[in-house]
Amino acid sequence: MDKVAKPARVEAGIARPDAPPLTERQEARRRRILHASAQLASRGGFDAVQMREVAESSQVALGTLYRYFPSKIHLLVATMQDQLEHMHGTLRKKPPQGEAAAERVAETLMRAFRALQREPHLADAMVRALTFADRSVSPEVDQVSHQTTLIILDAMGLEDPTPEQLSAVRVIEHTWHSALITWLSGRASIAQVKIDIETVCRLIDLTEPRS
Amino acid sequence: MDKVAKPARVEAGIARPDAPPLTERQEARRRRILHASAQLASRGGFDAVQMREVAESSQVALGTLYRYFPSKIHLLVATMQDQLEHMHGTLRKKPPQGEAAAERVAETLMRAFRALQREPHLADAMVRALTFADRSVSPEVDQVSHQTTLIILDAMGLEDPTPEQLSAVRVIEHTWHSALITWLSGRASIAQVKIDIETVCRLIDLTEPRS
DNA sequence: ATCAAGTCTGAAACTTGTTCTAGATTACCT
DNA sequence: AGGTAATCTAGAACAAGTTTCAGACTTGAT
Repeated sequence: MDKVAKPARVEAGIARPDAPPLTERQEARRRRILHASAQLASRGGFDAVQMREVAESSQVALGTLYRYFPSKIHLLVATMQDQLEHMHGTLRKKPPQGEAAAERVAETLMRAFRALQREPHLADAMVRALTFADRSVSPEVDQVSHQTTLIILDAMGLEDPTPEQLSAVRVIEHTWHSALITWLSGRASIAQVKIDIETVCRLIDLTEPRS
Repeated sequence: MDKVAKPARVEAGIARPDAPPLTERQEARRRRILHASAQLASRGGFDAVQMREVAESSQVALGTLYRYFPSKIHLLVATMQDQLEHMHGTLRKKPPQGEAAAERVAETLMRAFRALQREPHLADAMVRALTFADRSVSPEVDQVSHQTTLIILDAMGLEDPTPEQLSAVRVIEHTWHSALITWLSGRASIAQVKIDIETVCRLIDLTEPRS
């Protein structure tokens, strides 16, 4: 009789390997919360993600919401982790075509950028949370950063990068985040972001002396 | 009798060339507010800059504070403008020594970085405000960005940069801001920031084919 | 089946950014 | 000097993030 014998603990996603395991219902709650968060964010961006509303939309008491995500920032960063995993999966399916590594990275980031453009409010909420996060959110932000690194390394097609290459990747990430912010706050055009990404990707060439 | 004949209008600093001119007392209020803001920020960072406290410290009613700076973010961005002007002046006095432009820019930014390290809480408040700013603060944020550009161009020693060089400068600024954030939130060491800055500055070499 | 520990709920309270209001004060014009 | 519009003040009120708490429900173990 395998009905509900033991309340079937479910492993959380790759992103939270350490946390105490959650029951099915808890996992379901967590999903509902993240879904509500993304939904509200898609509508009106950072400001539209109001904790009371998230709680209501996901059928959870406010106190419970705070037990799962200790602050609005934590919630939005977790939402970003969620979306990033999804995007990494999508990107993997159609690897970029360029010849040079720099081209492929730029192409990948522009593809990600276009995906964000489709939900600019959601992008706003996630990126603002990410850069506003203080030390208490560092582990989660690091996860996001790590995931981004993986995406870029994937695009470069590298097995084990040199320290120099990792530095270049770090700088690319810096540029990526900051360029997103300038776009989201209306201080840079899409074309400008494209130029910035292409410019920074030239750093990759410097790490491959081509000889 | 030149006591208070006409309430002597004073031109606002370089940073606000358009705004309606302020009287002496208004200029003094503005100064007191910015001073209080910087002071509180130096103590406890972003969170310690509480609007009621700023108002009290600067002997101004809350409503007046909001008339001068329409939000906490506006206030902190203005504080940053203020500090940046100061820093630009300081940096100008001792121009960097490096041979190559890339070296000089890296040296300048590291000098600025060391200045920020002396008041990490203040840096935290200003940088967090800068990246959290939404569209309503765009003009002010652009001012800050422009001022930063000037500092970098100064270090490069350029009169009229090429579009390529401007792109490199943009990317350097992106990296600068983002690297600051990772440092402020404890996710990167000072050494790491140094590496990132030096890495991105190599982009400058790409714009000077040295021939 | 039952108990102890942990979790969830609903509601109120607290904090800090922001807005609003009525009455004083100040600045500018003639 | 006098009048009027703009500005400033004190304080209340509002909004949204966060905390707290008593009581109901689940979970895991016996």
